[in-house]
Amino acid sequence: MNSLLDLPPQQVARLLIGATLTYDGVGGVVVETEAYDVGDPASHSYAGPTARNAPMFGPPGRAYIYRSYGLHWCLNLVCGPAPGGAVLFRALEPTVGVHQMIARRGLMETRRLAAGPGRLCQALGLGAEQNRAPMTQPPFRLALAANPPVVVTGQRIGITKAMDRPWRYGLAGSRYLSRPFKSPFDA
DNA sequence: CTTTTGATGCCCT
DNA sequence: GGGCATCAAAAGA
Repeated sequence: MNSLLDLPPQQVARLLIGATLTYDGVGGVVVETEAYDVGDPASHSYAGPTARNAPMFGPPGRAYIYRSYGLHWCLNLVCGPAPGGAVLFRALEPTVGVHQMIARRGLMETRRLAAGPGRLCQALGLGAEQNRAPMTQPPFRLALAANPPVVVTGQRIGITKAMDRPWRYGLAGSRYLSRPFKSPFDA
């Protein structure tokens, strides 16, 4: 019963910026997240439990990994005071195991190794096998930032519903975002 | 630089 | 059948 995991997804998404996420010693600094809340029309959990979104209704702290557009994988951390919330990991700044990420992605450009939810999962080697895995235990490792970084917010990417909820969070000034934020304002 | 398109699996919000 | 919490390559300007 980690208190962080019981917080609303928006707060968790913000607190995860600047954190270090690794799987099997490969990963980096979280620079971009998105919150998906209970009652959020853009969330997979909106219509209630299904076979795919079942992890979102399970205990907080586990991974919810789903296939996107038939090709890619996307990683979420299940969290919140009530079932159905999660935070999508959208981008990392690669810091450890960079060589393995380069091998998996077939790309040397550090900037795009894990900039985007699909790229992030490919770089870390995440897929269906890691679905429902506790992200608070090895081979996952998640360590919050020692000092709170400057966080920017904006509209979530790739959705068509609930566009008015600015639940995308990013590390201000990072070069490793999937896409830039429109305004540099903190929120 | 920006916009478009094809690839591809699974769910139906 | 329609619609995706995507990405890379191709085409346009």
